[in-house]
Amino acid sequence: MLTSKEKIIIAALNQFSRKGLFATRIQDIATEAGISQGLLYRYYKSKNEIYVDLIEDALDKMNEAVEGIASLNCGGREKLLNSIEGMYKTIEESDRYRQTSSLIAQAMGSEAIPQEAKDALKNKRDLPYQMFSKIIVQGQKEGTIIEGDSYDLAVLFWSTLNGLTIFRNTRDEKRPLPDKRFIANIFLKEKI
Amino acid sequence: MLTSKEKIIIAALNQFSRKGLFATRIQDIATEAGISQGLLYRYYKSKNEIYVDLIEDALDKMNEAVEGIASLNCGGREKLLNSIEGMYKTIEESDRYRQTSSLIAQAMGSEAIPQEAKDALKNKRDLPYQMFSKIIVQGQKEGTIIEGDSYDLAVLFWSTLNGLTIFRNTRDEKRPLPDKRFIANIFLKEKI
DNA sequence: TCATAAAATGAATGAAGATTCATTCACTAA
DNA sequence: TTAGTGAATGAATCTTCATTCATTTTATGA
Repeated sequence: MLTSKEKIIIAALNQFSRKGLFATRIQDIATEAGISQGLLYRYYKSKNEIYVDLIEDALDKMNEAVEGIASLNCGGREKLLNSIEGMYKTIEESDRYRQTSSLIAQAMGSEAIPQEAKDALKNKRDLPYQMFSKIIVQGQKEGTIIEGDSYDLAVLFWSTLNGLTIFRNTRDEKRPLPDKRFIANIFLKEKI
Repeated sequence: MLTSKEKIIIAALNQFSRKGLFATRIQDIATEAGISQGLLYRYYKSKNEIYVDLIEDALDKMNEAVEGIASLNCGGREKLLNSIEGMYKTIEESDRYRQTSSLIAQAMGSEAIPQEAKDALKNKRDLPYQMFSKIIVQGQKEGTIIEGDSYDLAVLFWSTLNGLTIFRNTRDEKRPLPDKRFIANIFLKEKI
């Protein structure tokens, strides 16, 4: 049995991910959570506070996932392939990631979100680029990944995955994503 | 000298692109346009109506741009290279495109926008995929573009550009985008 | 110049929705 | 059984807008 606070978090993540901070009503969250409006205020000072909590959490989850991949004890090439594999599975199968990534995408595109949410974004959004940049440098040293500015390549890598995530998130018909090898071959010296 | 209606459109596009439909106040638009709140209602029935107009317009503009490229009288390879070239210039230099693409991205990510805006999105968002799919088929026939499902490749192409657009739009420091050749080489048989 | 219409203003209205709080409910332990 | 405590409710309050409209200003043309 979920606690009231857990119910609130689950419902709020779903509502915010679908409608954003400003179109989501406290009543929407309460109704989905199956509790009264008033109870929500025992656990959170305001709607904004729930939102900021969720944003911070979403960014942390995303960064943990990326760090998990990068800290594998293997070659840069394998880390890259593993990242693509893992991200594809996540994008295609995880409803939680759909919510998380929609939440972050919406937040990044709005200047009206609370300052705390902006701060969290500013502090945490760049970690994936840094991690993938390191992986690419490793692969370049090992001769398995193409030459080029590693941060540029990381930007291309993560932006491509984000672009595909958004494509996937915004369609009802769940067409499979393009073959992963297309993405791998952007970066690998020896194509697969 | 701009007409009042033009001032409203310019101000609304800017406000909506930065804050979205629900966090933008009529007063914000009026103030930026340098007119009174009341005047706005001489030209539009409601805030939603302005928004829907802008969304339809943004989608049309984007589709016209894509069609312009695809109807060039040249090979598929050249069309593809030309598209990348054109999109890069647009992404990096056009403030109008920043607004337009932010507006569309926000709209795509929200279930709370007006039904008319949803309809416009549903009807118009797929044209780029179709156009690029055709270009890819042409290039495949000509032997200049790699094999593979053309729609899949179009999804990858347009998603990648969208991902880079969002990256660019959400940073203040305007780092140049990754070398265009990385993107071209995803699709070209003979690499550049 | 003056009459008329169009453009523009901004205060008033009303609705929606966030937050508060007095009250009730459910459980625990003495 | 009952006093005490935290959980939960939902009606009432208070604020923030979108929208309206009576009034004023500006432009037009006879």
